Amino acid sequence: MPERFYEKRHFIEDISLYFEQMGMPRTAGRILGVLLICDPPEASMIDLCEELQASKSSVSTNARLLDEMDLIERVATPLPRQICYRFKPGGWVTFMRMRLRLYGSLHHIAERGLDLLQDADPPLRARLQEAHDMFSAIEEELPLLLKHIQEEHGIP
Amino acid sequence: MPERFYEKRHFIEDISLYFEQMGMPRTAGRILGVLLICDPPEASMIDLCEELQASKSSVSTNARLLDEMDLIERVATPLPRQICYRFKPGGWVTFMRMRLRLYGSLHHIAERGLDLLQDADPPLRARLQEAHDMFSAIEEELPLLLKHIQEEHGIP
DNA sequence: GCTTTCGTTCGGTATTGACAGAACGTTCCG
DNA sequence: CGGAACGTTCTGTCAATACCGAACGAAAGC
Repeated sequence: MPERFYEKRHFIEDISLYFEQMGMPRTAGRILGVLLICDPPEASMIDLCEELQASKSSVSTNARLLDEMDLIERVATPLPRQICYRFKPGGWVTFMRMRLRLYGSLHHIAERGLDLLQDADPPLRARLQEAHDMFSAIEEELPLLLKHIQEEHGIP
Repeated sequence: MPERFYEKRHFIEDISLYFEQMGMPRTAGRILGVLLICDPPEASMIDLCEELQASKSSVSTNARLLDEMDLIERVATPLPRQICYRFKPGGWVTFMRMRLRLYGSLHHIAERGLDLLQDADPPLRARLQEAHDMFSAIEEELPLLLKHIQEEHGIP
């Protein structure tokens, strides 16, 4: 049993809970948790199954989910017939971009709401105008912020 | 039946779906949707029950949730024994601040992960260093952005 | 070429949580 | 005071979904 075993499990569980808050399955969060602290940085599906005490099917499904989200990626492995995953460099930027698109959609919804209230008094429209201004500002500024961070740290 | 009936229902459903993505109950999102486009801008619980065809209990519970999140607020009403809600000015800023706290928590989790890898090589730490840098930057910059937007639009 | 070992997909199961109905407490009116 | 209207809370029910086991398909070694 590796040292710091319990601490690592706590970390994995923290990541899992966080991504559960973000609407993802627990197991997906746990896989990501492992791939964030494992040494070496890549892990096979069998490794993940053992580490998480989860079934093949669950690991397979959730790993594919993370792969499609571009948070992890498959890497070459000398082992035959085995698939290895690792955390994908730049994954956090990708993650934030995804969240960003969600906020952007609220921007559009607000616009549609303003259309519905186009004949109404400005005070009535203020509720949605506030949303529109806020989320278009975020939609505009946050990509710049992300790009800035990205360049500052040499993330691909 | 009021004009633009279907359009309003679509708007309400869009808001509902959006906040479902954010991890909130459907009914809470629908209440918020109504309070974003209703005229007058306040609605009693009975109004909401009728508009949404939902039970008193559901409306009561979810309105309280939105109230605790500071997205809506109770307002005075001439009607006896009735409670009126309206969208709370500045609610969107509050909303974004809440989301921000969530990202902040990831920043702290990343720090704990780095502690676990303190003896590891820098390449191994890069995964978490990227998260740490990204989310502390966001945690630092986004409040400024929010404050900027807030002042620019005179939101309380 | 047969067996073995992985990964994927499908169907069933258990758990979670959102909603409605019922009972309760409160406030206002007759 | 008694009754009615409104909001809250509690409990049961239903639906959604995350997980597992099993069957299937593919690829490598004997």
